Amino acid sequence: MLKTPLYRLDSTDPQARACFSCGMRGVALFGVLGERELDQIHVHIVHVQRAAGEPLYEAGEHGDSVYTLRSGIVRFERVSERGDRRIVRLAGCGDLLGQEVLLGGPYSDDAIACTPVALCRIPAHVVQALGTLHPALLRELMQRWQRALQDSHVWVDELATGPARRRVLKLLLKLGEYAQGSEPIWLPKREDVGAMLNLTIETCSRQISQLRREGLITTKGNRQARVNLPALRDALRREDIAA
Amino acid sequence: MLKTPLYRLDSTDPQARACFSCGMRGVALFGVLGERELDQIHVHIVHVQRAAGEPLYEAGEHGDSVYTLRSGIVRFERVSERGDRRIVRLAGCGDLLGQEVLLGGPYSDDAIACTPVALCRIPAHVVQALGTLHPALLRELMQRWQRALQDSHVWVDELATGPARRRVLKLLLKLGEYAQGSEPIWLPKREDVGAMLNLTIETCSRQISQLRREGLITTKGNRQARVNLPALRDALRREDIAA
DNA sequence: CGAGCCGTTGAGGGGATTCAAGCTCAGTGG
DNA sequence: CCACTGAGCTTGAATCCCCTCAACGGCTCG
Repeated sequence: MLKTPLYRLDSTDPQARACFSCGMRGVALFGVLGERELDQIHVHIVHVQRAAGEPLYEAGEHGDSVYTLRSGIVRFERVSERGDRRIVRLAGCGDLLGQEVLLGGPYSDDAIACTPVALCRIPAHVVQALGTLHPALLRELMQRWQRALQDSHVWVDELATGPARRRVLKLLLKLGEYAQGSEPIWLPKREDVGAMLNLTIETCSRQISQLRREGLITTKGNRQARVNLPALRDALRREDIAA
Repeated sequence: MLKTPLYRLDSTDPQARACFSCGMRGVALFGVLGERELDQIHVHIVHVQRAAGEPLYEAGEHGDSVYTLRSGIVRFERVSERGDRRIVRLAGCGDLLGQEVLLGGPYSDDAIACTPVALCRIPAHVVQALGTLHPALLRELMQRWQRALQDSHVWVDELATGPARRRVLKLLLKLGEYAQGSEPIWLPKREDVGAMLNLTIETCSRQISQLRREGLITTKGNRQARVNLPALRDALRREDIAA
């Protein structure tokens, strides 16, 4: 991954300075571009924030912007034909949201903030224009599509199948990846855990309570948990050999 | 979708003529290109066939080619961490197989012929070279990635969740899409139905037998079935309102 | 013909759902 | 200060659906 700064240090434009202070420069979509192109971008970029639970956009909505996630967690939801809500993926730091609108269509999922989030909103036409000039950007976009496809498979093959206990263990481990350092991890409400793992809220509650009794996790309120990662991995391994 | 012929009619090259007779010209990857570029491609393309059950490539294998599926059905498999086989998607006529190798990585799934299949094998470097010259091709590629992502969601949200009866009904309807005209549809063996729907062989067998008793389908041997599509859709609707 | 693969069917058990009842906790207003 | 309220979480009991284990039948092929 390139370490090129997203925006020039000597700029006097306020948004440019804000962008420069952004920690995402290396990992974000525009990490592949040079300085010259970047100078022309920042004027189009708007910094956006959302509180936990607030929507970013909705499925079917005509989209004219993509988003780079700077901090927090965003979930992608969709409603199945049967009418039940499913969370199909999570986005974390550095992820690109809503890239499907670059092809001219609408957003394909609801995007909702799970925690307080900070994002950069980038007009689609900016990305499209840059893409025709810089094939490297298109390649980066394709990489991100491929990654989304991989994530999607992992999400359903590893999280939404198998015994309930295993699903919850895998989810907790995955949520650990989204947390920075040794901070307590974000714990979704049971209804959302159910929507991720395809379980009822009662089953989720039972499993989480069980893990708490076993001392593998300790909860701080309803939205935070401290996890014993090695123990969780151990428990997961025992699950898999038992089956 | 453009109707430009993939290859020129007046060519004397045998492969070019074979390619010209290809029914995929309009829907295939290169449908977006003009005639001039196409003249330079066909020399690199090899026509490939596989019998039912034969692998096309395997996950992890270093890939140097993508494939356009001309006829038949191909399945993508992967082995989960628990060691069980899952069929994550089907490819039909006109689909592009293995496009992930265009990014330099290995194939991400096993690709196996479900029926006798005919394909065009295209070296990755050809697509990559053309991509730098013709942004339209890159856009087409991104479209296909997005479509794969959509399909992937549908596959798991609609096929691998819910009651067993519903899953089988949805699968039969989907298999109907891959069949041409009113021909009998291809019926996978029970083990593969199980790998698609995340059910056991026995459960699949019971459900299919039940549908047969209800007269919604009639089987011809073990690999073919004739389906009553309206009745199936009706049965599916009844499932959904009951729940 | 026997071996092996595949599909079917039955009986029994287990794990998730369903239904239902409390519980905790924050917010509100008397 | 405290009762009231509602949302979210927990727990229990009964049910149901799918899995597991097992036996058997049809078919192909050596």
